Amino acid sequence: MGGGRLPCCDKSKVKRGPWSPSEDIKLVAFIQKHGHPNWRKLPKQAGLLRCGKSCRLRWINYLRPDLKRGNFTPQEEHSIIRLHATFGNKWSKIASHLPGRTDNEIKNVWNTYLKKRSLQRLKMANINTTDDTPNSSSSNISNSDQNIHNEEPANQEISSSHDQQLTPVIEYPKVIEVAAIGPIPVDDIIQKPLAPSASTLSSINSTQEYKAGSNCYDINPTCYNDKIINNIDIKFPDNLVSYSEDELWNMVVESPRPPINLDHRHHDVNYESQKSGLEKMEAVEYWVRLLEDELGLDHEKDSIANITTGTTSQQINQNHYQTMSNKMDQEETEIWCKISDQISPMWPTFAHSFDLY
DNA sequence: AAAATTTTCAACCGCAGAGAC
DNA sequence: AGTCTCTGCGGTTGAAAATTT
Repeated sequence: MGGGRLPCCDKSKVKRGPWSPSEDIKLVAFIQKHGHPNWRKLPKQAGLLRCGKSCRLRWINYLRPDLKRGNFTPQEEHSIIRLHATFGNKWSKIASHLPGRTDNEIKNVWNTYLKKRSLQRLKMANINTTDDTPNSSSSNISNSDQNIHNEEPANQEISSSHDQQLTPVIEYPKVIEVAAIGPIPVDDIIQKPLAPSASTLSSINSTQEYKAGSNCYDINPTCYNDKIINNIDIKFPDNLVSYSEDELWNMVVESPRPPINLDHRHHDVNYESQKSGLEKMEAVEYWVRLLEDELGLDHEKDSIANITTGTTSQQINQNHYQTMSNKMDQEETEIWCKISDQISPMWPTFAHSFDLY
């Protein structure tokens, strides 16, 4: 092909940089309704001034409903270190073993601090074994890699079963209620030890999963924190493209329902808030808070909460949120201490990575 | 308190492979 | 078989946030 590679889009005519909430909503709404049979055509069809690649990336790395959010757990970090030793920089391969995590996210975590930690650990292991093995450091690394490789399937099972045994069972609501935009029926929530890979789920095939005639996109099944959540249906108005930024934002703000992407902590706090019988008004604020977190709009917390509820109960809710958050941190730490105690003897090379928490 | 430095991570870029024609 | 288009992947960038000086 002469003349070099054709650009994927006219860069002078597309918007670049961070995505706005309204762009996110437009993209999610479009994909729910039509799927994404063709990324290149999608921006125009969805009314977005974005490159198709940019849309795809935004969906896969941020907007997919099956994404886990928040910090990586010690177990996940453990897995990344082991998987990286096995696969190298095959981020999508590694991501396929970590449900709800994206290759980009894993790559970032690795490059920011797991790489350093892994190297430190290998160094320590090298120092500790110098007396036993007169080999060079490279041979030590190879040995540990070999161990990791051999242990791979066994460890996978061990960690999964421990996870099942030690993670508190959370009763998720059958239907995630609330919403101005529409209901979110959660038809089925099934525990599954090894969920489908994130990368697999990222490639939603529209012909398979777009429910013809149902006017909504069926993400099925959606894996979430070792749970499978089927049939999350969110209905947006048909003429979404014609809505202004403010209208779209108000549409969401006025809706007292959980955001599209819920991490396990959000689920748990939401559940707790129901259990403790928080008043609906507080629930509204709670939902707004979650959505703000989701869209990174912390700075608007006060104004939006007040607009939405017209009250000052935000402080109460803030305290509740903080309490629940602390509770979850504490519970999570306890769980991982238990797991650490049981797993450490099996992974001598990396056993002490839990110490860093 | 301000400036400098480091860290984080969302987004971009270009290449390679698969599949359609 | 060759060409072209599209998607997915891994490396890289750079703005924002966090930390240090």
